[in-house]
Amino acid sequence: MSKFSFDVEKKLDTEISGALGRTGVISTPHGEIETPAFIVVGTKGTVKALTPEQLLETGVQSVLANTYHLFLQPGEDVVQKAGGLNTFMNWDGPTWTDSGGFQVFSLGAAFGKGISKFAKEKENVGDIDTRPNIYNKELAQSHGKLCIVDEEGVTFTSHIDGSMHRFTPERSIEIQHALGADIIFAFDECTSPTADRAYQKEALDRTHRWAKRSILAHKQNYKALEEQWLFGIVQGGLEQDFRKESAEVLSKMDFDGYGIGGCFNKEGLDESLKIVNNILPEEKPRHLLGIGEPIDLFIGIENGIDTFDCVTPTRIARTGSVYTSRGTINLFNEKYKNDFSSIDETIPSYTSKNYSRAYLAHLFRSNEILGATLASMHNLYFIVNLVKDIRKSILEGQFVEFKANFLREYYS
RNA sequence: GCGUCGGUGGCAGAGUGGUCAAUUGCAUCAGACUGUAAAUCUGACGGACAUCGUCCUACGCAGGUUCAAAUCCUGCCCGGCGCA
Repeated sequence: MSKFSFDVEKKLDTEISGALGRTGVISTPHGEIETPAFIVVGTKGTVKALTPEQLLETGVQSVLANTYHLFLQPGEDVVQKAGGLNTFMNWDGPTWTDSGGFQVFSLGAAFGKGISKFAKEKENVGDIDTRPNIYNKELAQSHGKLCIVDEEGVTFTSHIDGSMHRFTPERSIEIQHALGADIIFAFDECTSPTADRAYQKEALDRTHRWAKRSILAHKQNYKALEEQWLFGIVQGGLEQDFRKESAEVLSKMDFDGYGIGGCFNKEGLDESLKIVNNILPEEKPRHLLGIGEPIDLFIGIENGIDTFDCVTPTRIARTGSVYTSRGTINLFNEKYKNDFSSIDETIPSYTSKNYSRAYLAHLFRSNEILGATLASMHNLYFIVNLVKDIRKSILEGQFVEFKANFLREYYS
């Protein structure tokens, strides 16, 4: 009897654009995740600035950590000796680990270039600098990259101490087995939105070969096979036909669920997800990697996404921005110095219920770490509960109205 | 009173004849952030017009030397230290 399951509860009405949205429940050895759900990012085995108790207060169900970062610090052996990620970080709920594939992008093509997963206008398409597959260290370093991609895997130069480390699909899976998260990901290459079509294709085919190797590596560990679910990652970048191809290829592989990774055009997000999710098996969960603005959550959910993770709520919190039902506000702005109102009366987060904007503004200005904590608690509450509210609206048949009302207010 | 060192933009502190509206840090005012190189990064920061830019007013105060002064000289004011 498997310790895992995914059950779809209710689907969106077919009249609705996309019509792929659904609610469901993912069961794991560490508990259930009611979907759609927002999974909080805790890269190094900690959601920055928050204790697990504070996390629970926000309503978060599950945490996603990172294989590459935990491999570098403290090392997967330490986490394993501690009894696995859950015990080590004192988090009882379901956990995930990303494979390190995103670091191929963030430490490679994107390194020092201010490139994000979303394509911006005027970016150089096909610039050699944006191609991570530079096959020797000197050239890679001269281009300011910390990783080199080849057919077998990726060689990283540690951003911490410059030491060299080799990641292959097999190694990533091995580390993820040691870390022991409930849901783990195949090792992929997250490509840059600036990469040209030829490179996207080359990387896509390689990622598919790595997907196959990831499955093989997973199946060779009988214990892990029992205790951990392995998700494949759909790539294809900005090319819709590649997205389609990727979904088709990976659907035929024996994954427990799917992540959708890589870069997008903001305007094309709905279309990309629709193409992919129309192909991915309906009975398996779909995770959208690294995306989580409020508008993206609606788009993702109505196009068939079950779970999301994103650093935005916690990252912008640490730099002084908080979500409100009318958009984000920057607490550093002068006007909040004497604003003793709550962050948002309509959002009953711990922070919003107990502290004023002026207090948060003071904490940030005086560089007190409590500011980061309170703002993170608020932002996670906001995003996590937005997804919960969307879930509820689907269950109640009110999705369209809920979306319209929320977005009208949010952008007013 | 004598001697000595020093007074630079909100603060600290560079500069010691032209490349200085003046390095840098902090503060301030904004902006960015989407599988976390991130308690980070970017921009503005004398004034007025304002596209590169142009014109004013500026390095304690007042004079002077010089083609040219935050930088040199004289006097004054203020502060630290030492001696009376």
